[in-house]
Amino acid sequence: MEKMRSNISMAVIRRLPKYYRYLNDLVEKGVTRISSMEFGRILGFTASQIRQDLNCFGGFGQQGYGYNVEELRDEIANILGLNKTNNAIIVGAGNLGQAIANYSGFRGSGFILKGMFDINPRLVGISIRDIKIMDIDEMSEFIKKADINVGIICTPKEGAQEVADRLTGERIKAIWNFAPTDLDVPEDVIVENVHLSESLMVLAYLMNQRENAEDNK
Amino acid sequence: MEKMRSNISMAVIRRLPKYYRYLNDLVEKGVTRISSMEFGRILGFTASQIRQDLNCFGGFGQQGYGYNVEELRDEIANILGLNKTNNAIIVGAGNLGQAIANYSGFRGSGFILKGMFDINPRLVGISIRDIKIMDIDEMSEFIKKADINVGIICTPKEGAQEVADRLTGERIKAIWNFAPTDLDVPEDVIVENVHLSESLMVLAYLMNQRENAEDNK
DNA sequence: TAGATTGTTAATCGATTAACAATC
DNA sequence: TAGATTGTTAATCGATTAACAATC
Repeated sequence: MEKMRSNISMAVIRRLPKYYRYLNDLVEKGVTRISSMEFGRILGFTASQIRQDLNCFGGFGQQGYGYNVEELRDEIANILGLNKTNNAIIVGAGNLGQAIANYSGFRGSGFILKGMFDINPRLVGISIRDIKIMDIDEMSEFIKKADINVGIICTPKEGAQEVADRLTGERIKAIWNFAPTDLDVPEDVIVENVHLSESLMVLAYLMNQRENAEDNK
Repeated sequence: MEKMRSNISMAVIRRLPKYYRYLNDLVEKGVTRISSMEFGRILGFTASQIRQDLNCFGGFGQQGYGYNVEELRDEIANILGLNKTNNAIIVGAGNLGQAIANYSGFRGSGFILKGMFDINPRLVGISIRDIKIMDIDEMSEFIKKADINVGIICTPKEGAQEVADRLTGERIKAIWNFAPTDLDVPEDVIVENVHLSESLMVLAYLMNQRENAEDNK
């Protein structure tokens, strides 16, 4: 990486995975070079935005040519840290936890699922994709033993903060939170929320708006 | 609703569910009134932002008093359209589809799951929470018969666009998309994406950044 | 070399924050 | 009435877009 500004805005960061996804598609299609203008057309972004975004991390293009698709893809993978591996556990092995355990997207992001935990004795002992569900009381020891640095919380909202406390107590670095609540964690712990209910409410809002707009026609 | 601007920014809209969630918590705790300053402290927003946001939809507060918690909660529920019901189907009844089918958050958002569809004959016939999984060829007829207006796509990315085409062909109003791809739909169809892989990559990025920052200490 | 397209600076636009008069 | 706090306008900040010199 040629240069590396430290304060990249989250707006830019949240666009990176989309760049990565589309670059992968282009590589698969055999496209070798692309201009910011053409890439913008595909993504629905302005060419300006793409050039600004990429230049937060370095000059990956070449004047008069554009960007080498495969090279840019690999650069972004590197920026996203997809080449680094992170060991993860899922806490809460209900329906959602099990679905996440089966989630094939782990592969491509460098995350490796090492264990699952639950308080429900009926789930403890079951295996999902060769990952055994353990009792939550074994969690602290397991985190140390298996060098876990990511916790994925798939519990109901009631248990989520306590789980987060236990995870951060074991010096876990990041939490991927599916519980419908905001977690209170030490400032050096990263939390990425997936709030399904909020996404669904936004959908409800947009549908409701659309309907109201039609009524006023 | 006293007034109703038509062009509310998505930034505001995506904060509404969070307001709603915290107001619900406050109602449960028995808090009857709250000032924008105190509410901001709880949410981590500025008081200014809260007042600006709420005033997009109307003057729900009272000078010298603040906001009535329960009243404001109900107003926001109304703005979000949570009182309206929407009939939904899930397309793709694998692990994620089944987890979503079991998702309890439907209740509170006015969405009612009416059916599930898959192409896998081994899944067709199975019931999840009293919802039978049907063959995808029965989908079009079912949408008409059961008055479905929301499709939830839980297929792999390969099948997603074709499913979207079929759904929009049946005049569905909105799609909640879990497939890791962007859908091409008519402009009057609402799409709300839940891109798990993008969320996970952002987490990877933040962990990677944190690590690099520590190395430079 | 001429044409194309980047990297980067400047201009614009939109969102957030601050300030304060209105008013409960 | 005096104090509190809103609703709303103005100021600031940040993100996006436009423009263009640099350069492949």
